[in-house]
Amino acid sequence: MYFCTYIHIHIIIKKNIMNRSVIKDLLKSTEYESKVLVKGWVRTKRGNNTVAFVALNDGSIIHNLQIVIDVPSFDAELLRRINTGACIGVKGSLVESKGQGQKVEVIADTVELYGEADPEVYPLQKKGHSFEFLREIAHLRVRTNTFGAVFRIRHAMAFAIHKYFNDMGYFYLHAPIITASDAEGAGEMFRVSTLDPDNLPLTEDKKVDYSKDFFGKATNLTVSGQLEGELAALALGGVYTFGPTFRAENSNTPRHLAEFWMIEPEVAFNDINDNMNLAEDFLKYLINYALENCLDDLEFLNSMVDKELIERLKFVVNNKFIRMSYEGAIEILLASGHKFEFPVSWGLDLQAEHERYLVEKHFKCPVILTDYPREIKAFYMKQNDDKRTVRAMDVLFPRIGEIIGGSQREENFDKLLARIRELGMPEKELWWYLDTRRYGTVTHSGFGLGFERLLLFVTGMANIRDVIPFPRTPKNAEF
RNA sequence: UCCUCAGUAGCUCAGUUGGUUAGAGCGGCGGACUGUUAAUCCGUAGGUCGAAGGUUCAAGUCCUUCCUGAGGAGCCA
Repeated sequence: MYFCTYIHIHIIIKKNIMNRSVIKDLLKSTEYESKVLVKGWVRTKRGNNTVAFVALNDGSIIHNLQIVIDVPSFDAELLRRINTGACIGVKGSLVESKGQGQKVEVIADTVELYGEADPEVYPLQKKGHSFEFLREIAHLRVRTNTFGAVFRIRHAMAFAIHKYFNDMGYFYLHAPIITASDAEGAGEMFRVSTLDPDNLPLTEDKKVDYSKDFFGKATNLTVSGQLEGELAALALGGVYTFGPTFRAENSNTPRHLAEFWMIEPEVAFNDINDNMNLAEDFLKYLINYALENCLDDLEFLNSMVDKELIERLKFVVNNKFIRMSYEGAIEILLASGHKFEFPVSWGLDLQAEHERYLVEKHFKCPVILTDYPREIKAFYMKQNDDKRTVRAMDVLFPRIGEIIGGSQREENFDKLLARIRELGMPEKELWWYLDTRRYGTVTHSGFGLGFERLLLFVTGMANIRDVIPFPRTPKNAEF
């Protein structure tokens, strides 16, 4: 009874929200001669004194709807003001198109101009623009085909991430964004403070007195939700975080952002092999979801941005990832005879050129490397019996490099504490983390997936600043 | 942060060993055209050459510093 009422209300509300026909639906419709109302933004207008054609886009799909206007029966001044970028509403008849290039079109009865776009100053032209230029007008670039496609895909991937984990019975955990711990020691952090920078309270030895700050201690924006994810995994079983992450590194590359989104599953009872299985299944699910749900956008990107995109996505979905140890990778690199700029030897971290060689030249396939030397990996990783490696795993993708970094976690209290002391970390500040190993500890594993790096791969875009609506990078926080 | 390259019209770019009044395509504007597909054709306006110094009779062009952007490296997701 209650359920029926809800459905009824929901339908009424949806009707009110959708006080127009959506172009995505109209392009599939065969209800010819029916009257429709469409609203959207003009991409191009062309024609002559008799007939004009408006390509209308409402964001629901990459394709435009052709509006046919019988010029003599419309106000010339109104038509003059309908230019690229203008927002209009059109009432008319949906008909089979007389011209080539589209199945259906709308013969306009009336056209209402909601908002003009002065062609003298509107920055988007009918011609293509460079991505660098569009970055400078990020508030308008969503109106282009490419960025419309990218952000529809971004939405679909975010949705698919929640769907995957929800269907798996995992719980979405909101890790804090403000944190007092610098747990991973992963690079520079953004300070969060309400202290007046021009009048800082000082302690007796002339240092900033953070006890006077909002939280009574120094705080920062999070660089990872992993440690909190571990706490929850050891109660809820399987959890994942999906939220913004902040790194104040002065990184100027097409693969780094100061503010990015990260997905971090953390799963109790999973060892490193379960972890690899999860990572591979997860990535394949997401890519397959894009192929099944975003094909129009992918086809556009395939034709305009990256000719091998769809082929590459299908390849990843259909092939097993190569799994091997760090040691095995070193042996392959040493035996390759390839001349690398940086040295290869056991104990040194792999450089970008080494990872690229393995993925793009040697295996030509995604690769998962495990069991890295403990000295080059984080303190929380499960220590192997050989005393010199840890159960880390990096998933390496073509074009992207490291798309996932993760590990089985050290669940043994004594070993974890020894490692924390060995690295000179502030063990007192990690009391809560160590408590999970004091009480009811168990094998568990997890990893971090950079959302924008996933999007780089799925969209074929080359620069990470072009897969997030408003990128934050050194010297740039515009919009 | 380091290395390399770039910054000239609204956009994308050309501009010779320094030498008259800085060019093109696209876009805009005006016109032509009875169904166009980033329409086509004719015409037209539009520039503090990233900023500040310097060298020179003369600088878009050479030198210095700075700013911005891109690519590579490092850090990592």
